[in-house]
Amino acid sequence: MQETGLAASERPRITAPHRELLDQVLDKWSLQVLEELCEQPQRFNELRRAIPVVTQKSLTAALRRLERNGMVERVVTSTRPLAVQYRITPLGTTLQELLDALLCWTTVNMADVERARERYDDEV
Amino acid sequence: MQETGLAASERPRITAPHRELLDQVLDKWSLQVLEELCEQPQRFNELRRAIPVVTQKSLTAALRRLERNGMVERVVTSTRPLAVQYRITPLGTTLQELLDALLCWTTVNMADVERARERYDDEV
DNA sequence: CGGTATCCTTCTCGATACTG
DNA sequence: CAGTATCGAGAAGGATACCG
Repeated sequence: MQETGLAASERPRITAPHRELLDQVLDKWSLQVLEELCEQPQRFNELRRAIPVVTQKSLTAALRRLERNGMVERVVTSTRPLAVQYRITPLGTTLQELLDALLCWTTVNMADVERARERYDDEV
Repeated sequence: MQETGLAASERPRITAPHRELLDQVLDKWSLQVLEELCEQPQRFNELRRAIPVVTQKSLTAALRRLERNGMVERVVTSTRPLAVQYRITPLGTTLQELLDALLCWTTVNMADVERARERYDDEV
């Protein structure tokens, strides 16, 4: 079958790698971590206190994922007891704009969405 | 410790309702459904074929969520057998820009992310 | 065609306890 | 302080069968 490029002008599609990256970076805890670290670098327990109510396990997982994807940096100071600081990377700050766009969208459209929900829930 | 309101100029935070809305609308299948319906209205089984490889259950769930949140419209024609068409709403199209922004971000930064992953995976 | 209902497996996530 | 390890409950999601 010879496709003649009729779909050439279509918008790009979400492929598996894109999807996977978004999943790693837009999940519940990661977004809140990014928000916090955009404000200022912070230590593990500072983040824990700042994000209500994340468990150690979930926070660790989110930080590792973000670190692996190059969004945050983990800086260890080998004092006693040891200090670990997390800070956002340049790559991470590019996510901040996206975060703002997401937040902006929800803010602008929340009222419409809520009306739609009421309509939907009523007619059931 | 007396906070003097120094955080007054801070960026808005993701609250639970915002978070919830994003979850309902940015999940794996919903994004692909929105992509499809942005191109053209489609019927249930058309969507099913267009999105590899979604199960009936997952597709139904995604469509119901999107419908409830006002992103897609379900149009039933009572023929025999009955025909159901799904189409994107004006509210749904506002999501399209966001989708583009997400896709653009992943496209631009994918290479950096992959380098970061390799670096991380190597040093373990 | 366009679904629902049910079962069953997988994965997530919190709670808890322990460590360098 | 900054985690790791382990367990169990619950939710997500696929496979299958059936219905108007």
